[in-house]
Amino acid sequence: MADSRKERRGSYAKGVAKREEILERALDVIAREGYRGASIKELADAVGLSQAGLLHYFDSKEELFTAILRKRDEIDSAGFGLYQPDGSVSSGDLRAGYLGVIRHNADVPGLVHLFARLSVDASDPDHAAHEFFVSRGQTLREVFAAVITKQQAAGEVTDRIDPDVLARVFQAVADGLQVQWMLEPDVDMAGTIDALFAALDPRSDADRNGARGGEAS
Amino acid sequence: MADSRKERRGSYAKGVAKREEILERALDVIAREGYRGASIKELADAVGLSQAGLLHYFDSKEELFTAILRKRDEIDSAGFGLYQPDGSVSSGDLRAGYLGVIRHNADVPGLVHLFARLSVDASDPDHAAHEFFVSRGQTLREVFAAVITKQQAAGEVTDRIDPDVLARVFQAVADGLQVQWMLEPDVDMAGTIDALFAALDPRSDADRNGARGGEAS
DNA sequence: GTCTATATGTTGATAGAC
DNA sequence: GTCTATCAACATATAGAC
Repeated sequence: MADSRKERRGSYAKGVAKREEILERALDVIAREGYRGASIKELADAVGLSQAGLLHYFDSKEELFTAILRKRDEIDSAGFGLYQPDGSVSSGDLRAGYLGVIRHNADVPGLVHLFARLSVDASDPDHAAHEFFVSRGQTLREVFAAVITKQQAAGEVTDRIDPDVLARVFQAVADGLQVQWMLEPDVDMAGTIDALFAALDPRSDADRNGARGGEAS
Repeated sequence: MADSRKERRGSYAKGVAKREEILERALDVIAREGYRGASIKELADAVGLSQAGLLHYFDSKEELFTAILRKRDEIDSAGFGLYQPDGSVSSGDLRAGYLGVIRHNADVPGLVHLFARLSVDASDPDHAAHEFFVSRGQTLREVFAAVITKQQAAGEVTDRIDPDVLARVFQAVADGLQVQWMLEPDVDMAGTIDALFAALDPRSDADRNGARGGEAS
């Protein structure tokens, strides 16, 4: 959470503001133009800075790309109402919000690619993004598990599985579907997840409706 | 499936044999000692060849690592009875076999890492492993969907979801759990998947038993 | 068939001018 | 604060000796 800032005094505020501006611009560029290789130079060109100019704001390449993903989460959280540690997400909003994020992902292939790539690299405990991914996953699952627990009590989700485990499953499905989607863009990520939600809903035993997702290939 | 062979005559068989030997050795080394960066040189050292010597058997780095994963699948298929295109997998064997593979993965972290990394890189249609991953996924899902269809008819799996979609879900869960596991080795991949199997089993409504998986953090 | 040597390229990061 | 110039480190791939 705590950003690593180098400047101590003077143009402190300006530096932070510019940093944020860079992140937003980078986010936009990566989302639209995609992400391949992700060298600092490539990104620097895209945001209109030299490579050294860009590295003035970030200590290293890893830190830079981690900051970009952090920023992405920040924006998505605000837009879809997820990830809050206080668990202030209502049951109905979770499913809708989660599906909203997934659906949105299909519009930002470059970010999906960056996320997937970095999450693999970050398995190294020394990687700058390691902590980010670990704690991001924990928070995400906590929010999910809390809502699932409530939904199970209300009979909206099968209680045949532990909430923590199911939360982990949903995280895994989302991540795994992204890989499938990157390989075959016809894959319907949101539809597939929605179908899983439906399959785990004990109601709708008689009337079956949303049981179908996409079936590319 | 068709290997790209360079040599036409002469020591043809010998070359292929050596190639296989290299792959097996590489598989073993990566599985045990892990995989970081995965340069050709690193692998060459591990298998007791110079970098150039290793590249004598493979056209490029991408092709080499693709061949390694192909070999891994080959061995796993034989050992656990999966991936056969003819769908000769019995219902009971699928769940057991799949869990067997997942459980085995926890013993070969380097291979899991290589697989995850390459599957992301292979999203580029020009990547040498692109075709491999696409067709691997298709075959895997076909086998799964066929078995699920039978199980649904037998009332062993909920019919509240389309078999093709559920097959995709299982693939996604497995891939996604691998990422979680690489980040946090305490994650119980097999246990989580088994819990999902159980949650989707309409039987065991009264007696609930295997509904719990691992809950690391 | 395997090696050494090398061509060629790219990367992340730093030094220093402005 | 941003640039140009430069660095060392490493990668893949190839040429050619043995």
